[in-house]
Amino acid sequence: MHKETLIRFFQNTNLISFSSATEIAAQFSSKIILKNQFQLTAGKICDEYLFLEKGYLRAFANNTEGNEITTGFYSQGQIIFEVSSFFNRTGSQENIQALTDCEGWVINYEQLNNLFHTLPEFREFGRSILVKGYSELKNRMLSTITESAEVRYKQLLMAKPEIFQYVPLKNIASYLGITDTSLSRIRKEVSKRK
Amino acid sequence: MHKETLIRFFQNTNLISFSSATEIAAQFSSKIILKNQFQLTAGKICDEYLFLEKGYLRAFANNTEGNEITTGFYSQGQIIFEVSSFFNRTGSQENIQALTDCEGWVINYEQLNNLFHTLPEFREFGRSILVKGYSELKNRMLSTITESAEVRYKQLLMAKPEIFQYVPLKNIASYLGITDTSLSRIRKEVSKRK
DNA sequence: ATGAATTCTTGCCATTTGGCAAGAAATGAA
DNA sequence: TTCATTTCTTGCCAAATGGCAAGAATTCAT
Repeated sequence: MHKETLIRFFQNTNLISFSSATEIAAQFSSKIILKNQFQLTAGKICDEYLFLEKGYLRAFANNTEGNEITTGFYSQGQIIFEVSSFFNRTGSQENIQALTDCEGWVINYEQLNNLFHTLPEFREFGRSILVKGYSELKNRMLSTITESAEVRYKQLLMAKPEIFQYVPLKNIASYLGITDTSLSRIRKEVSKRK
Repeated sequence: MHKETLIRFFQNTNLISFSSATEIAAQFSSKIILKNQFQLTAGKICDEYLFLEKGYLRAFANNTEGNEITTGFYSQGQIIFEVSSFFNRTGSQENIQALTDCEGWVINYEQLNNLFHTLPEFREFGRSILVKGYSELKNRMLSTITESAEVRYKQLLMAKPEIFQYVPLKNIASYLGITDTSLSRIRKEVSKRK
């Protein structure tokens, strides 16, 4: 495996020059996550800042009743890590598990900080990742308190149709904040009408 | 007005030494926001990174029907700015308005970046602010898709009792993702039972 | 102090979502 | 292929939340 995709990813942000992108990518190691394997386990400190080149991941937390609440779906081209755990060096609230076989590139906390320290361009990149994650979460929050479950379902279907292939509907239901029973009914309604 | 509170705030993060805190605080300017005044207007670029020393603020967006959806409440001791607008230099999605007369300290985008550039300690601080905001939003998201409106209401009442003095219930309702009618009924239920 | 505007509550009823359980369908392991 | 497990759907009914409108209570400007 070679790092061209990773290098191109950094360049495409328009924050990082080609030479810096190469230098940064040199610090990353190849990472394979087989289907159903955990990339991160709740309670552990997240120490991998992952660029996903191929595959799909799901993040989930366990609520008090022991049910899994899906908090995110991730696909190729994304940076994936548990923000709070990674930067605060505290136990993760959630798990991240592979929905399919995955390939990507990782760097650890120390390496990341070293790069941040030496390369201002990469600091900008790091910030942009945080800002992007924050904005997306904020949009999701607004949608959740504003829109009906049916609307949120349709939006998810538009935005990330691929995940429906890899994940049972109950995971999508918990991500949407409803039960699998309700999701089943919503799907019936939606398909009936179109 | 003097900057002691601001300097102490930086020091208390345990990320910044006293001399750096003084140096950083020197870049901030005093800011007064009178009750009902806007600290930020939707569509404008947020160019003030605000430390609030006194008072209360509310952030809200307008949905498609033109209703105000409250997205946040802020009080003294917090850093307040619209993350995406500030860092991406794009128009803000939301408004930030004073619920009471406010006093604080502000710095603009350029000054902030200069400080980030020259003071690694302050970069750490900046990152910690983003990470904290992200974590809190994530917790709120989880609570929203997981808990009933009544539970969320009680949690808000515990966490930020003061805001109830300054804000009409319909704003709290939209923050919780319910109508003012429902909130009124929930309050009735809760008060009846205790 | 007064009148206007806003906020809050309540009744009536509709819609959305949930809980539980049973059976059908799909998936996975051997 | 076969059996066990998991997932998905559906019926029945309950609970949560919404929509609308009217009136009461409160707040605000003058």
